[in-house]
Amino acid sequence: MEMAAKYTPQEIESKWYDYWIRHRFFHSTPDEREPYTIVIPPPNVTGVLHMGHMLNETIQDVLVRRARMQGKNACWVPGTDHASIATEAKVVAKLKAEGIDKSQLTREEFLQHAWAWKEKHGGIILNQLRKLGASCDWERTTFTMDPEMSRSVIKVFVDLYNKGLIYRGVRMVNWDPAALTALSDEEVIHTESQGKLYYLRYRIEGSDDYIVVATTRPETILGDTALCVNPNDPRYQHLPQDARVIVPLVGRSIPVIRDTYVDIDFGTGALKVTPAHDVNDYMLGEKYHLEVIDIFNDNGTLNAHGLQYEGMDRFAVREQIEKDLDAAGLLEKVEAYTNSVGYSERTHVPIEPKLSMQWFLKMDELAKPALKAVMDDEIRLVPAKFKNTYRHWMENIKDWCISRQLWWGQQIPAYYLPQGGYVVAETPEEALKLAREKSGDASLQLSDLRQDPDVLDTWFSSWLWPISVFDGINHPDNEEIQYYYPTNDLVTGPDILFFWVARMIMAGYEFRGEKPFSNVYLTGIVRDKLRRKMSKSLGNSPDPLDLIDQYGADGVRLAMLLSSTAGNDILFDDALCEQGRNFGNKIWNAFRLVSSWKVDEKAVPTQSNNTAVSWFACLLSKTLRELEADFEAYRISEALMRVYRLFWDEFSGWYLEMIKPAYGQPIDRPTQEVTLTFFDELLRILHPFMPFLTEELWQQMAPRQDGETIMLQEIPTPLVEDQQVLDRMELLKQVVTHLRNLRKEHNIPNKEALTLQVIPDENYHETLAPLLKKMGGLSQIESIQEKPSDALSFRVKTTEYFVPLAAGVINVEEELKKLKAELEYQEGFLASVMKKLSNERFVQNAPAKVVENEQAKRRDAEAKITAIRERLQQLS
RNA sequence: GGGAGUAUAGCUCAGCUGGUUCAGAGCAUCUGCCUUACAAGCAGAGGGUCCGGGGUUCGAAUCCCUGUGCUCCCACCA
Repeated sequence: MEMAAKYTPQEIESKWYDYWIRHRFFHSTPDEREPYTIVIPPPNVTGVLHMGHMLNETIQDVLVRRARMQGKNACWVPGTDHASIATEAKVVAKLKAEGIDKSQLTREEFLQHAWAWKEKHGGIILNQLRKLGASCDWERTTFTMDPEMSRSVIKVFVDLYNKGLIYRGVRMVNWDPAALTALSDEEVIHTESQGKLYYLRYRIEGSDDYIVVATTRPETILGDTALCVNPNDPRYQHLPQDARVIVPLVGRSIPVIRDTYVDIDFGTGALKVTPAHDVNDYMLGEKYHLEVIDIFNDNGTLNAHGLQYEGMDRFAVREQIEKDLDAAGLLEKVEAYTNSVGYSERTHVPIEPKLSMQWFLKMDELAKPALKAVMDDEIRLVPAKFKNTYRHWMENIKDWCISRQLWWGQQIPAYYLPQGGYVVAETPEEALKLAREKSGDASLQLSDLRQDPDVLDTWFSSWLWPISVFDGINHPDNEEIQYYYPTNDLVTGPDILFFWVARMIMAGYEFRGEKPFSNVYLTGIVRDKLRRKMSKSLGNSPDPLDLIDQYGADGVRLAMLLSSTAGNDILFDDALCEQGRNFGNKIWNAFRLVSSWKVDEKAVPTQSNNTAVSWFACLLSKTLRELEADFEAYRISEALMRVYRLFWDEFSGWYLEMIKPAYGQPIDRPTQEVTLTFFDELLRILHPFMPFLTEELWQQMAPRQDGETIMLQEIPTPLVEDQQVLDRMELLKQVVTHLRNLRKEHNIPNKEALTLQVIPDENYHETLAPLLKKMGGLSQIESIQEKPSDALSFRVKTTEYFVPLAAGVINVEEELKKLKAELEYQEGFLASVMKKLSNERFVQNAPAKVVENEQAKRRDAEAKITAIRERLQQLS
């Protein structure tokens, strides 16, 4: 069958993916082999694939496929995350568009809508992953709200509660007025923003004097319950101890309190205290038993405490109150001011500090083993620079607010008793039992109990992921968890190092007494080539599926891997996809060449073919060894580049040219066979990077049975390696390059065979002569002793080569010029070597090997200089 | 405000324990080629104050100090 000159990935990719699925090659069950496990960072169930996923999943697939080919029982568990806030927000928005308000629905009705949405949009992202070639065990696909998963979450909650690690309390939390829920500290993103600093006048009671207070949030004066100054501030010494001031516009009288918390140098040194709306003020309020006046509704509008502003949004009030204060003469001045404002990670609205009843998880004890594991490299972070960040966070960890005022998620298993108090249990039945015991009321019914309406933070389910996907919480001794846990590698972005990675580590030690994974590969962020983050609003994020259509999955995979070292951002450019596609085409055409040769069964390999074969065998071995080191260190893009160069430059550029028979001529059987072996090994090395093309060509190479696949072939291992063979070939390549140069400079066509003369020395190897003859387009190679006069010359290492040409072709002037330049360079080089060697301290202190090297350099340089000088003399 | 990282070719990055793998790779650029696998290609070439300044050392891209630029993380200064 004739192969097309251009490789078209679109024609084969889906075919092979279906083939792999049909034969269940991705499926894993425990057996006697060594396991290799990766759990996917579960994407949002309703999300769509973006470039960041492409990068992560490509890296995971490379690791998994390589492990599989190393004979390990590779298991890559896919799944999705219920992403409570994000998904609930989407469902609410969708319902709103349909004219349904969430508040009109019961919890059950709302959840029905949410599940319907999940059924419709969930899994799209997983299907997209298939296009990329991801070799996930789809039979294990898991969703964080699957019944068994939810059971695990509830079980863990009850367990932690019974251990006394979970508590309930009124705290100042980060309130998201759009999502109407509390957030954990990690879900708040602080951003510098331009604001104003307002100087407000608080009249001192019984006086006409004012105390001026600087604030960024004038609307919160409605909740002021004190004014605070530093007791050491000279400006306020004159005030009586029981001084009181009048809140502007509000008219409320509040006490002046004194606390060193106040920074004398900031603003006017006077601080208004609003315990309900600022974390620090809250602490002051506790300390001085101040009244707490909450002026906001949950959605950020003002409540009845907001007086005439009731019902208005907090930002509208800020504008209005500025005008009103000014009109009342209570606004001294307004300055521009830059401060840090917290925004919700999900809804992007400014966070409102708010007092509310929430559930918390104590973290300090959980953090200890998790910190130690990373510091001791029991869990390795790649790149290691993240260890610092990790340590800093773990050492300053705060309790985790785990409750969310949402419906989409696992409902907190706390049940309130009619007479007050609550019980925590895995099931309503158990809760009832506990409630009866607790209340001493045996007539209590399930309907008397009211379950806490809140759900758990999404991360409270995903922190169990490496355990729960193998059902290791519900059935801690089951075969799967015993076999697959701890998993091997985790690949994810550093942005969720704390959200997720750190918490999984804590959960691992808490619930399994063991780490959840051994290595964490942290990818960079995918940016555009101008270093801008890819985002929908900028429109600079290409649709991965379009790219796959255009360049093929293999091409896009290569694009993601080229120049993306761990932890470094990847600057994505379509040109990278082109490079990936071109490489596919290169492999395709190399295969076309190799498979087109006719074989002469009787022919014996030429010396030149033997030379080429033994050289490439060495080079392949050497590369394999280097690849092992690359993978060991997770230098994946480096590994790819190494294979890329091996295939393109060494195999296609040199080796195939070396053994390529003249047009229409056959090749000998042994050379053809070993070349196919090389090709086969190259395909296997390439397979983890470009699964589709390699499968296609591997299938074409030889007749294969249904059910055979390159996926399950072994990764080749390094065998022979002879540095001398490699070194000698490098010298030969240099000679060939010189010849090519010489042809180009003198316009000598490639077809015109040249004679090469050589003055042999220890750097010239007669055995390579036949190959040199072929590669240089030479008619003959003569060994000579005397330098010819009518020839061009060049030197490789210490050996001098000549190409005799007709007198007219050689431009003596040009030749002299080049020789002089070469001489100058060599003399400069020698001078630098001599400088070192004449330094006694260098000779004394440097290791013998280094000194020897310098002496060898000197000998080579001197030999070259002598040869050039002689040549110069001869020509002039 | 605290902490960390980073600076090498036009671009993106390697460069591990200081010394022949020390100045590299890929891409881009330039020059020739439609040479029978591949123009998505082949052959060849150019391109660097290893951020500035000091220091340690026989020897520094590499180690130390300092300045500058950039990036990230953490943090309740109104």
